[in-house]
Amino acid sequence: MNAVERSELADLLKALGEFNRLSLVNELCQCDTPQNAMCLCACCNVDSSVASRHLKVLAQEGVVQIEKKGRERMYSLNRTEIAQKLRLLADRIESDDQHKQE
Amino acid sequence: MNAVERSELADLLKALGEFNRLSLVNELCQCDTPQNAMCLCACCNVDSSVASRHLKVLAQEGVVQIEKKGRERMYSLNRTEIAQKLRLLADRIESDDQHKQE
DNA sequence: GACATATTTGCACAAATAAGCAATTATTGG
DNA sequence: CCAATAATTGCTTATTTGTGCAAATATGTC
Repeated sequence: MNAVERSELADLLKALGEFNRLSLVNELCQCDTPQNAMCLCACCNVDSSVASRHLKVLAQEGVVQIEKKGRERMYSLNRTEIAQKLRLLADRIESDDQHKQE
Repeated sequence: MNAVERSELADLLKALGEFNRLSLVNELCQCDTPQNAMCLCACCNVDSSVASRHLKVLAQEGVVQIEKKGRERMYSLNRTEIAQKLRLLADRIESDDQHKQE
């Protein structure tokens, strides 16, 4: 893993590694339809501006997808993409392939 | 995922979500034997005190294991444990099981 | 015991981060 | 056009975080 990859991965993990943001992700996990920010800020008990900023961070890291719908923004998880990145890291951490010995 | 689980998972992801800490983890990934802090601080080009603190964070989150050996502390990854937690999150994010519909 | 090496801790500082409120923008519907 | 709703942005504040230096601690070696 080179420095750029590490930096990008660290950014993703940092985005997920904040309680309220992870709560938003968890909420979206349980929804099969996109949710608007109002709904999401309810699940965290935070001001809408706070939810807005957290969702922006999640969007920047590709965790969520935004779909404009009237005056609302509908958010949904990029499930497969994020799951894949997490699994890739898990594989890297677990595998002994890199030092081929034993 | 309840609040406690979310909080703990967020702490783990936060521990991994910092460039130098992820670099330490990456370094340990490639080692099949435990490494001391000197070796690890070299890979990040940071002061030993900085490496010490980062390793402490990683240890607190169960990412690394410490083994005292003389005046050194030998660090190694808790590979399977961390990989498992990451995969669990990946599964949660990806799976539609939670809303059983479709 | 004196000295070298490995690690941790205290301290200070700068930068990043999360939060809430108020104001602003965008869009819908009467 | 006006009012209501959704979301974002500017601002401020408090807290956390990462960093490096210097000092302290721990341990092995001569």
